[in-house]
Amino acid sequence: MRGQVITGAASCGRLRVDVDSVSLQGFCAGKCISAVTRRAKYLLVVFTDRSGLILHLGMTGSFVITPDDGQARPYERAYFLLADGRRWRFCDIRCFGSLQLCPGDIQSCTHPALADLGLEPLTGDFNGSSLHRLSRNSRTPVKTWLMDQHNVVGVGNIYANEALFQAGINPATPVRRLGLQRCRRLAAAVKTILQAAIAAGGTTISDYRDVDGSEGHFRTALEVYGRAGEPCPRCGDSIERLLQGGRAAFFCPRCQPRR
DNA sequence: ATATTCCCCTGGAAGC
DNA sequence: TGCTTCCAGGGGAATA
Repeated sequence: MRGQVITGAASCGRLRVDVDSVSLQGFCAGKCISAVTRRAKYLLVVFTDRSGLILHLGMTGSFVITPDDGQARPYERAYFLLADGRRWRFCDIRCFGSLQLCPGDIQSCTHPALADLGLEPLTGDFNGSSLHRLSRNSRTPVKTWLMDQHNVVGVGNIYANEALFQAGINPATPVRRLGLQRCRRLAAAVKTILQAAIAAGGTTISDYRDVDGSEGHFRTALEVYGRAGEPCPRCGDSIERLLQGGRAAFFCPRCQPRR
């Protein structure tokens, strides 16, 4: 998309956070894309004037780029027309995705959607000691804390479960009860899991596809997520499932004991 | 401030 | 077969 000029845009207004078509068209038309980058789970489309679009795919969002036939695809919630005749479609079955305009310098991350985000997990800033330092005052269950994007970004339900299993930590443990040793194990596990998942092209459960339409095959490497009642790959005990804040936690009670 | 609960929305799978 | 219930990669607002 780099170098493309946007010639038109529209939105049907159904995304969780959305922009009306008039504003979207007025903001985008004539602008040239200088880069497509990322902060946390947000995709950033950077224009040459340093403004940009802040996009989030939610649970079921996807981008599909095809020649423009003037027709909306199923579940197409917004689209952008490119000067080369292609149509960049923002499709999203569940409408949990978001679309926001950033008139100022998008890379400064001062936009409210980006201002309070936590550490990037694959940088050196995120490590055992920073995890330990940032979590001292919180009684929140460690899995909930890990998934809160104000602390660490990018760790969703699948990878939080897998990292906690790899680190041998029970998801219900109050995060401030983790000592430096366990924080180191957890930070290392988060990095390992994310890197392996990225290398595998992501985790396709049902909807997720790479930008070229291919599935990610990390699902076969999942050790606890979605495996309630199945034997733990390490010790053979039955994997349990519990709800934390409406999200399912999967863990092995023997390999991840409460302490 | 912090911790649960609920809600946004659609579709697929499982239960009856 | 058909209807109902539960569940899902996220995130934020409304309650305790």
